[in-house]
Amino acid sequence: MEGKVRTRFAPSPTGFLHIGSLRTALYAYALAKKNNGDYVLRVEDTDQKREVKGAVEALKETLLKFNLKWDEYYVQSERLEKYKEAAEKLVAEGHAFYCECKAKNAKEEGFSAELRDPCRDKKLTSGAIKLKVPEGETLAYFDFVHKKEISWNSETVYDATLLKSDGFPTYHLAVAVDDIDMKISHIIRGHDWLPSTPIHLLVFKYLGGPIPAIGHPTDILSGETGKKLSKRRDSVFVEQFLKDGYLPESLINFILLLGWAPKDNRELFTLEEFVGNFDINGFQEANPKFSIEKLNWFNGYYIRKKSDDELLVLLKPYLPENADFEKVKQIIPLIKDRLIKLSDFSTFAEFFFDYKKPDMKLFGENYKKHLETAFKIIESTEPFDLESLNSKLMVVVKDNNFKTGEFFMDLRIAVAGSKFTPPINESIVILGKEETLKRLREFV
RNA sequence: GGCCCCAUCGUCUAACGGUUAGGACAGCACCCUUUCAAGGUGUAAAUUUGGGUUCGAUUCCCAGUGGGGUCACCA
Repeated sequence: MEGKVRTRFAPSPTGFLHIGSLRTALYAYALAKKNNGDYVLRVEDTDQKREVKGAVEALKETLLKFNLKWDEYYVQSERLEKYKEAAEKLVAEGHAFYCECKAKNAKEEGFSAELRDPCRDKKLTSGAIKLKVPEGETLAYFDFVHKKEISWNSETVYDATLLKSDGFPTYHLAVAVDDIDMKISHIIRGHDWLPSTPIHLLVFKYLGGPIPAIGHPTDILSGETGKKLSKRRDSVFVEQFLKDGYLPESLINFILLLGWAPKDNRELFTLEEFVGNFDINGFQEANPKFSIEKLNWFNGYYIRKKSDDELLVLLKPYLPENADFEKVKQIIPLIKDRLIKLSDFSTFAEFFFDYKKPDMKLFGENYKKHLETAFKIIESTEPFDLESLNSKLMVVVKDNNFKTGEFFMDLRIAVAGSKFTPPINESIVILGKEETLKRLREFV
């Protein structure tokens, strides 16, 4: 009874990849790969009006950044004949009918679908094709996310459109035709699809195809509003997170845990480890809230795990224009532990490239003495390396009875312009004697 | 409103009907430390309510309450 596991990710090319879609793709990928099966990418471009040019390429590109490589690839608009054929077959067999009513749209004021379409018994021979929902049937399936049977009385299911008058199928038809044709074994799709499942159950049945196992992972809720993530209010686009300096491995690790957990409650996963540990029984049934805190932690964690050389490459888009790579290379070890996002580079390292004179109020009361002393020492330090700078500065702090913390804080503020910086002596060595003295001269 | 789904710390979650209800993030405290981090140690923090079933319910059943989704010739 168990054939090959084949899953699919079926986005519609209406824009950039949504973070929730990434999660769905991840689950579909893991389910297939865990079972040595196939993962199919299917572009559902059956609504010409909503299609965005370039979206398909962008989607593929984003998916590949996460290493979610598909084994097969299909585009629905290239398969129109199949849908038409299927719809006509349903009409011929009495499971669907033509309808010539004016196309309706939910956005029209006060509109709500009629359960039983007035055209269903008119025996028309052209127009759109709609599903003839039977009376008195129980439509049920076992949901592998919820781990239980979910059912509807057919009286509550409306005569959904299957083939639009423009000859394109609706999702309801295309999904069944394709899943049968492509031998999909498991459907994993967003929870928002659950209410239309009875329609699909009927279409699958009438088409004579095997009904795949079906699972609806939870919706991801906004941490702010508690509602489903929305493009308007929340940041939802994967590319935006990437641009903001989140690493693909953090995004994946964070998102896979929103709605799924292993028995041992392990939390750190690479894509390969996730695939290896994937268990179809690990889905969570309650809607999780998206909270950026944990994502931030994952991102800091994965940044710290990068080698300095890897970070140099990753940081490129976030460096100042005049940045010299040799200098950045030296800076990286100093700020690595401090980065939450790659884009934080500037907040910690900007002073290396661009000096802003600090607010005088930041200094302690003895700053003048501190800075004069520091100036002399730095000027006379030779060779200008960390070791000699450390020891000479400490000697002078002792000799003058300065408070160590206060001395270095004033030095820090003068040189870096802030109270919060990477280790200051290390920074001074990278900055160089000349530049450091130039900055100190402002205060002595 | 109809239909459907759901309910453990603030958040993500673990717990064959028997645990001092565990972990992680965030919080707090301490340690480390010339700042901020990172790291270490510790701490506070949860089973929605009411009924059953059971020797025993976070766990099973029913109801309430609460939250979410969906009701297009969009996907």
